Amino acid sequence: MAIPRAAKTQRRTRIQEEKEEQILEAALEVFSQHGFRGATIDQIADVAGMSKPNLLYYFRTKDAMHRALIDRVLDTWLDPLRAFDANGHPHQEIRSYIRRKLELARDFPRESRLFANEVLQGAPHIEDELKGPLKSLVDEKAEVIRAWADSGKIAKCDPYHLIFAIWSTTQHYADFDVQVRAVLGQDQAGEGRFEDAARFLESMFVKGLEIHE
Amino acid sequence: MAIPRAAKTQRRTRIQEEKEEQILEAALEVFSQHGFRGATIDQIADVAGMSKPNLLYYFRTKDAMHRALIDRVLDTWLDPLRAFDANGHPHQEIRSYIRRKLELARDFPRESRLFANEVLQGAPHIEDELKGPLKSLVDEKAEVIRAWADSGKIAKCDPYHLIFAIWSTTQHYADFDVQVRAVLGQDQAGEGRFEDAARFLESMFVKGLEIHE
DNA sequence: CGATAATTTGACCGAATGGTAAATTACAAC
DNA sequence: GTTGTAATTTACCATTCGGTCAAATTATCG
Repeated sequence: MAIPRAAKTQRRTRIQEEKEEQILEAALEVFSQHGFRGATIDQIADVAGMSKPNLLYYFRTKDAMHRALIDRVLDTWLDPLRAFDANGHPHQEIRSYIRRKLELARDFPRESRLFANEVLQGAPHIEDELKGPLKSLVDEKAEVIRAWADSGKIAKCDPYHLIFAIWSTTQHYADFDVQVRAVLGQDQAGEGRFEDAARFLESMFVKGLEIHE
Repeated sequence: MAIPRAAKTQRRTRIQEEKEEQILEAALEVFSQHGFRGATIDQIADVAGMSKPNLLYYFRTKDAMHRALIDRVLDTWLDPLRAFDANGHPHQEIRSYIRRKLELARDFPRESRLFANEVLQGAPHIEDELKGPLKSLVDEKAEVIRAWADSGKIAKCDPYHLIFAIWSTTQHYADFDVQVRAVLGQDQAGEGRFEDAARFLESMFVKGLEIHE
């Protein structure tokens, strides 16, 4: 994939490697800020520091760029959930999962917003991924959580909604960053909010899942 | 505001009332789906069932439409937080707040997505509202929560992050509806997910805020 | 009714949009 | 260095975009 205009050669040069990297970086910047329809090729070309036709030499359409970007990012994005270990200590696994998701939100906010934009606008380009790989993975991990609940290791709860809650609370700090900053005020402007959030969320979820007689 | 092209008359006719209503309804539909930049006037005119120049007779620019829409919706959107009662029973107030926010997400998903799109894309049109009225309201209610915590009525916690957590978890069901549906599968397609979510969230937050010896 | 103001429309404009064609330049292998 | 291919640019095209204008149509009111 990402085959240049003349679709004859296999990826050879380091120059292709570099340019495609540049382009996807720029595309991430622009798509994550404006969504698919709001983003323009000219803008991406501008950010990437190359002419529009040159960019279109590497990705033939806006759609192709977006798809390549989604494909590349989706895997990384699901890593924390994959790392969720059925053999680990339940509360510790939940805690780690929250922390990892929060780290993603802090370190890769654009990736988070890329997905948020896409899903928010009806996920026209990734419906299959949602109903396929994503659902499968969630189903699998939900089963783990359910087993923990059934065996009395954590409180009984709906595992799907638990996962949704962890997703939403952590991604909030990437997707709604502007709002979070506005509400906290500039005195709280530093990155401390991520530590505060981690403390709050970990304790809230762990307490929420504790079993008291 | 919303003065027609010939800015001479005060709002007189019911026809203005009706048309502006039609337009804002259509604008909500389109803006909430594509964000500001992704939305087009033609599309809105189409959904509203009138010609583009006719629409522009009532709102002179795309910006004016968007602003009018935001203004109208923002108040409603903050109602649940305003209803948060300092004199109420803490756990019951939290519970009610969650429920009301969840009802908004269920009954007004487009309004939720309108804001989500706007904030996600950097809130270029509502920065003032965020830093002004929104921050003030949150500051006020955060103080209430802090007082509850200090007087031992609920567990000690960061009130701001608690509010963020309630916002994000509830709005998730509107903003990420497609994803939620995809993950839950069509067997869970009915509106039951809102009841499940309510049960889960209320119990999670209430337990998370309980004080055990 | 008639007049006056409000509403609606079709034609249109300049700029931006996604994308193309062809020609030119850089580059790697021999 | 020659040659073939990869990379880049200039000029361009059709469509869509936000928005205007003047004319036509319709409502309102005395």
